[in-house]
Amino acid sequence: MDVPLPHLDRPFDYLVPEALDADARPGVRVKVRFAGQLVDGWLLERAESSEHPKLAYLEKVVSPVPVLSPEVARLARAVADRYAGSLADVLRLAVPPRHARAEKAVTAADAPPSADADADADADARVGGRAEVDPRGWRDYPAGPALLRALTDGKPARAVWSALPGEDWADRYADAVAATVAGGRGAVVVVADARDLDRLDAALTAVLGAGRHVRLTAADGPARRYRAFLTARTGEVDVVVGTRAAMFAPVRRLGLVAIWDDGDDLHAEPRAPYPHARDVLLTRAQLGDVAALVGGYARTAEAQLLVETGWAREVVADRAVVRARTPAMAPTGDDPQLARDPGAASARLPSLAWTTARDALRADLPVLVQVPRRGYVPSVACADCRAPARCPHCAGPLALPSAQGTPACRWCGRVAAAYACPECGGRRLRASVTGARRTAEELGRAFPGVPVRTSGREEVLAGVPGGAGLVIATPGAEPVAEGGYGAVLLLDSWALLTRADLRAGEEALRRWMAAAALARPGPAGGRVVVVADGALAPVQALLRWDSAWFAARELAERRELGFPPAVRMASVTGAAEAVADLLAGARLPGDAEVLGPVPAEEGRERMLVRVPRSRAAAMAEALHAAAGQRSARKAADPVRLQVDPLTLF
DNA sequence: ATAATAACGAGA
DNA sequence: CTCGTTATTATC
Repeated sequence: MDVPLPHLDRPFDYLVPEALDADARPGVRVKVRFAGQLVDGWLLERAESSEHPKLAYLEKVVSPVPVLSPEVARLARAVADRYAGSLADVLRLAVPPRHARAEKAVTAADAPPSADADADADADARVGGRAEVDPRGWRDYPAGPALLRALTDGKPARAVWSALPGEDWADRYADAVAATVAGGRGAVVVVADARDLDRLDAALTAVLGAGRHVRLTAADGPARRYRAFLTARTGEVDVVVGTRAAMFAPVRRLGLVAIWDDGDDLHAEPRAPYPHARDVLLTRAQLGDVAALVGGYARTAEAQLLVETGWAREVVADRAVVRARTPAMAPTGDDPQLARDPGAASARLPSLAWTTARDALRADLPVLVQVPRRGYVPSVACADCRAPARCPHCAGPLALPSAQGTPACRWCGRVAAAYACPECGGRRLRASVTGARRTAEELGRAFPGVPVRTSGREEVLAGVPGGAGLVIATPGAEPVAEGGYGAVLLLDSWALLTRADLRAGEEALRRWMAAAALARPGPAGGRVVVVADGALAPVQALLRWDSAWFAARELAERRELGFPPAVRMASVTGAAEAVADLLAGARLPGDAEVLGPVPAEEGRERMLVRVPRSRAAAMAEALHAAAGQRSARKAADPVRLQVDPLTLF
């Protein structure tokens, strides 16, 4: 039943009228009369009889295409249970909205809809044979070739992969998919954004040829998305790659689920029940004897937990190989005043960063500069007393939109033309955070004659040519350089490290490694300068290219503090009375701790519930049931339940 | 939303 | 004790 009310989160029985008998197959969308009105629903299964005394008739079969596969139905139920959500909410994420024209096009193309799907699969497997996939791309990782073999043999191998710097991860994922396909099975691969998807798409086309896989992403629009979905559902292709919309993709004879860069917060679905792509895929692997590949340059605490519990094996390179591939790394203090080079001072660059960039440019190599903030001057302060400049109306942060601009509030947009500091009365402002645009402008002046490109939210560059040039990018938008960057500068690291977030260190390391991975190896002249204190653990991990060490440390710390993923947490957000009401009605496991309240949006309260991982299912069940009680008695003010919320405080 | 069902209280 | 009215609860 496509209603989001948690107390109606269960199947209901209906009679199938004679006229609908042929179309009413499991997996089709239906319309039924429920509580007097017509509602959408899913036909989950056909049965001979029902316990229920008086049944209504199915009103309509929306489309005879069984869009919900049995595997995805089971997965959706498991995901709903894990996240204390309703099946209907998960199905809304799992099955894209129907697009009639796209449906017509796809079902007309292959005449027999799906009954022959499994027979086809066997035929494919035979045609494809058991040709070994060339494991050479994985030879730098001692466990790599065995992983590919296991995939071809259809074994449910589970791997946590730490990619070497300079690694073409998309090619390696294409190898893994090809190995799976060679064994006659299908694959689902999820990446964080469109740029990663383009890269993987191209790599797969190169390895599998055109037409063996399909891309599934919400960004492609409803028609293309539904079309891609149907292509997979009908078994026309059995490899699906996409952004998190693809995590539920129906794939025939699924043999591998894979996720790249699982620390990227784009993998967290923002709609209820807020499932994370990594967890959905791992659940899928668990339910179906399917292999799993979790990879990234940096390792998350969650991936580390998979390794430490023995659920997955780590696939890493030997230290000697890591050393040979890693660019020369150096930390440097944030000391623009000490720079003797006038160019460095004008560009606010520590002298080491400046000379490193200069040397690379002289060697006719490109230089990547990672700046954590976009915009021109995203934050300004009083020039006299250094107090942050705040909007007189709403107390939001003031920013300079451009070189000539007057300061304006980033929250309410009001222009603060005649700003006077409330602390000291000063009227002059200075930059307290410098954005990517201004950094680009300054570096352009410091290195005259060198082309400067920017890559950020407005325009993301996929790649840049190999010659001398400056590339200013915000994290996640770093273009790949032909032949690799001669130098990578990681600026303003404090902006990443001082975030009051459980994952600040992990996130900083992830972003640095993603940028540093684009540099040439040390022996080929690649250098990385990180403007940060070299004693900090995330900086140490970067310098040694050892995110496994950092992830283990991070996980140990979270065990100590009782934070995820060492424990399971849920947050309950809403009006204070509503939150209290829900928690009062929840029959939580005995060892559950209720913490809070912690800060939430205006007028709302947020409480956290913490349980050992062994009690995770019981906690989710209890919270879902409590939400059901509330919705059954029509409690007005809504409460938001989130299991494993991305941010805790 | 709406119908059934349970709970309740007044009048016989 | 029964009938009519009102809260409660399930909704095939």
